[in-house]
Amino acid sequence: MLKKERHDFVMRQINLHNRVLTSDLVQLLNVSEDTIRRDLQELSDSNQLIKVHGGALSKSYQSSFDDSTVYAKDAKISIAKKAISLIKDGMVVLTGGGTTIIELAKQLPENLHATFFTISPFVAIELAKYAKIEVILIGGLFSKNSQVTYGGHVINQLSEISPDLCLLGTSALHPADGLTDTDWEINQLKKTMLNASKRTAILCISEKLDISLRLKVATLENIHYLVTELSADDPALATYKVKNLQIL
Amino acid sequence: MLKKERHDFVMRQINLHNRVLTSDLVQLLNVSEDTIRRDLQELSDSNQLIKVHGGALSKSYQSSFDDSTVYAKDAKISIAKKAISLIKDGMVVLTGGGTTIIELAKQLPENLHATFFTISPFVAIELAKYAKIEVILIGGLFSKNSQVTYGGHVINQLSEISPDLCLLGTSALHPADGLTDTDWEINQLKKTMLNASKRTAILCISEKLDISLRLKVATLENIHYLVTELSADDPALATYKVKNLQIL
DNA sequence: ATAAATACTGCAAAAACCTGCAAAAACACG
DNA sequence: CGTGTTTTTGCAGGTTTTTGCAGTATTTAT
Repeated sequence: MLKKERHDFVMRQINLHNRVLTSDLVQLLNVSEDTIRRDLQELSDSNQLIKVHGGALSKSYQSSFDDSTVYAKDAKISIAKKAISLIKDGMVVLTGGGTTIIELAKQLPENLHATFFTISPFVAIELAKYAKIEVILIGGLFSKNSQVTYGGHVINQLSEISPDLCLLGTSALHPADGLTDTDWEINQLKKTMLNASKRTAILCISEKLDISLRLKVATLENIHYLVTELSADDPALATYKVKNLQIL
Repeated sequence: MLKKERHDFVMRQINLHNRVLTSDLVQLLNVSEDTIRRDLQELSDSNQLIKVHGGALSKSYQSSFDDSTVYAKDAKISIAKKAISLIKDGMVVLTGGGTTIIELAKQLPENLHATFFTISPFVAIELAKYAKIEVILIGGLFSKNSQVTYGGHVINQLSEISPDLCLLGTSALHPADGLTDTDWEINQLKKTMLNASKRTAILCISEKLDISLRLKVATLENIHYLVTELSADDPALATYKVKNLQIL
């Protein structure tokens, strides 16, 4: 096997599992330990992974636990303010989770009279602070990763409601591939939320634009509003100017 | 598992719970006590945590005493510890809301393997920090006062489960009148929770004893465990020594 | 005060690493 | 095609890191 092929194999393993053990690679690739070590050394030198005693780790793996402060808070507040203009008195709104939506919940006008369904306990807690908002927390299995409720029970309940507007945070948005995600369950959930709602707004910080992940949630055509912190005529948004999709 | 991964795991636990026990890490990571101790030593040397007898603490924990505002916190922690002894591996537990229950959720052993149903988003969020606990958040209308879900939808879902143990905080407890409350909806809710569960534990700070409110939830006979911060033979508890009611 | 839990120290085996070297393979070019 | 050069690979050996264990000291709890 060629060196380049080995390198690709290693990187695939890393992308898949976030890590790789030297001993495993020796077995899988059928070469000596020294060869693997040299491979990892080279990939580490070219900055593609992080070499550690016993194997290597994905570079992105590092940043898993430094989310103490909300990232890009200002941008998220600006997004929230724009999105709030979509919410009118008397509306029934369905929301997902995520920091952007929580920020939106904090910025709502005090006299808004509306009904909110949400799958995020954090959002529910924020919304409960408003006297005139009725909050319904959709129950089910609680996801440790996404911090929202999910699973069959949630899907069932979603099928029984018909909100005027659905507000969703974003993992990734792409002109051709639309809204995509990585987690199967969350993917199903978002699809159902979109289908249940009359209109849909995607809240998307600009750096999540032009990225495409593995699982498809919706095409641009299925989305009604795209809300970013950029102004509507920003060139970065040019490729998203599709019929029916209103950018604000 | 790679050392770096262990270190990350430890830091994640610390960020989540503000503390970590050596013995828990031994179980969770499946390595010897010495290894954990050396890991903690290294993380302490690199100034990432504070090592103490029995485990380690978050560095920020020291300064961030913002949750010290919880009233009678020590008593509630002591209640929580006693109540936790009722929870065994594999159990299905149903909990209400309130600061006592939240405190309990924070004090659970790291390696507990159990299923928790709860009507409190706060409790759900705390429970989600444990790797081996499955959390089901029961959904419905969200009460602005009690900060729990309630209403017909919650009652319906409660009728479909049959937990081994129900943990309830207390508004008031009285030797003759039993468990009482003021809010009609919450009253209905608690009744349903008690009926659904095989056994029931009431978590009650001593100053809520000998008080009676307007709406009756349950008699002492319908309760299996009474947990207070007092020792079981405290004279204040003498009037609660009823057949079937175990005091701890 | 005494028992249990936790920590520390030194040690030894195993695992992983590194360096230099030489055989083998791939390559370059007249 | 042949020959010199470079690259790749495995190996031998010595070094470092990691880990668990045993024995002893210290802390905590009752």
